[in-house]
Amino acid sequence: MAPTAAATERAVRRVSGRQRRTQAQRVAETRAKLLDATVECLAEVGYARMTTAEVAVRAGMSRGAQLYHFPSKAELVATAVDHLLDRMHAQFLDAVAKLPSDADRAPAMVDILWQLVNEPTFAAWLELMMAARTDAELAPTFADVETRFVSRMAMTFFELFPPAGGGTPTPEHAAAAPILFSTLIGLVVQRMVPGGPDFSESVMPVVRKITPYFLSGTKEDA
Amino acid sequence: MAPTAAATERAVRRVSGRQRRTQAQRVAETRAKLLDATVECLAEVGYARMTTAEVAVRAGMSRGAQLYHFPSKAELVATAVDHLLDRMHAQFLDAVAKLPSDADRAPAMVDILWQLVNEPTFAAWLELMMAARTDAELAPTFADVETRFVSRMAMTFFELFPPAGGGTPTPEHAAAAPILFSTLIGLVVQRMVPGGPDFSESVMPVVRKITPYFLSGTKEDA
DNA sequence: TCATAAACATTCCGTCTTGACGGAATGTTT
DNA sequence: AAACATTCCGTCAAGACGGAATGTTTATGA
Repeated sequence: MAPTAAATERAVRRVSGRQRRTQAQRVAETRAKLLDATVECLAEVGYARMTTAEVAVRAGMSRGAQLYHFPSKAELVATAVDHLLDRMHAQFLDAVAKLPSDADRAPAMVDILWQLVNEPTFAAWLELMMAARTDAELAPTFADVETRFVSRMAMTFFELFPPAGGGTPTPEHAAAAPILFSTLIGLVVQRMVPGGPDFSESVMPVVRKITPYFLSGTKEDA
Repeated sequence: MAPTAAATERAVRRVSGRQRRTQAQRVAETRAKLLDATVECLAEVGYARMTTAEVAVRAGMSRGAQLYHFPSKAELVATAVDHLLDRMHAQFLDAVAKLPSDADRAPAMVDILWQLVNEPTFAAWLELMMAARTDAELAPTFADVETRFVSRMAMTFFELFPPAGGGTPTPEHAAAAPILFSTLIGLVVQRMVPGGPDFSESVMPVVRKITPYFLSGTKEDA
């Protein structure tokens, strides 16, 4: 009876038009589903309450499949960090590609970054960051990925907003990107808790206004 | 034998010069020890790994005493939020009291805040913030305390750096404190993970330099 | 087509955490 | 000093989580 059931199953599959997937495809899909579910879980319930079982359920997979690809929670989370980098960088590049090339691109860049840090993906990023802070095993992985991410961002910034004079950037210009980043991150961190204070309405216009003076390379004060 | 032992105990106490503590004192000391241990635990091992047992050990108390004062982990954590506010505000006021009254106080204020967010206390604060983000029970408590904290800070700022003209602060001046806060918080968040990138060396001088123009109330750009 | 390995599923156990309980010790009031 | 209230302590059970062992299905190559 068992082999008959299996044959039936196969026939049903064939009739339903489901394609035969290659091994690499199966693996890639499964891992992607698990990693997406991990990110979703981190963003929604936070790192503390994130359980591997919950991730498996959200991914629509069995716990066994999960444990096959990621033998431990540590490996799952470590891989999720890389996955997060890819997602955030892709979002960033997509948005940058639509930047207006002529006029003041600086305020537009501010809005791009502001939107980026307001995505749930960034909440998951913060969850992992706080986890890595006290997790000796996760810290090196996270630090490495973070370093790669910011260097990519810095490169994009340098191409889009080169220093004015030529080869000698002012300290203000060099610090522009990190300052902008820090401000937006700090702003979104402060309004992270629902019901808490929110300064973005009053702060963001000012940030949009003063950022061009940093990025244009001219000294706006002395 | 039991009463004898008790009497001996009392005698030892008297000889050892230990003062008789009133009930209120006992309670206050015990609760303070537990809350301090909670903050210490949050800062060191993070919220995810913080256990009530660990807190009790660090406080030098038994689990029973802990559960007497804080029947659940939720209550312990909720009370710790209040405790954190008191500690941070006290640290802030202490530092502000030593501010130079004559010269440029703005850079000094920047350093005070920078030192404040680099304390372990602030790490505990961030841990609770991330926890409150996804904890429906903790969120209102945290949001309330956070609102109180920032309003106190804003008041202090307004007294120390009143708007120039008189009663009409510019948008830049109104946003100065939140922007400064956000930047420092974002900066410290980014370098939270050991081994990660650290922009503070290049960013902080610039922040120190430009902050006075915000706080002085003069418009530094057209 | 069949053998083999990769991919996936099911079940179970050891460990850890929470918080509930009874009882002991201490402080306070009469 | 005696009765009462408060504070503190050790033990225990229930539940959740991670991950190991084992069984089943799917793909690939000869």
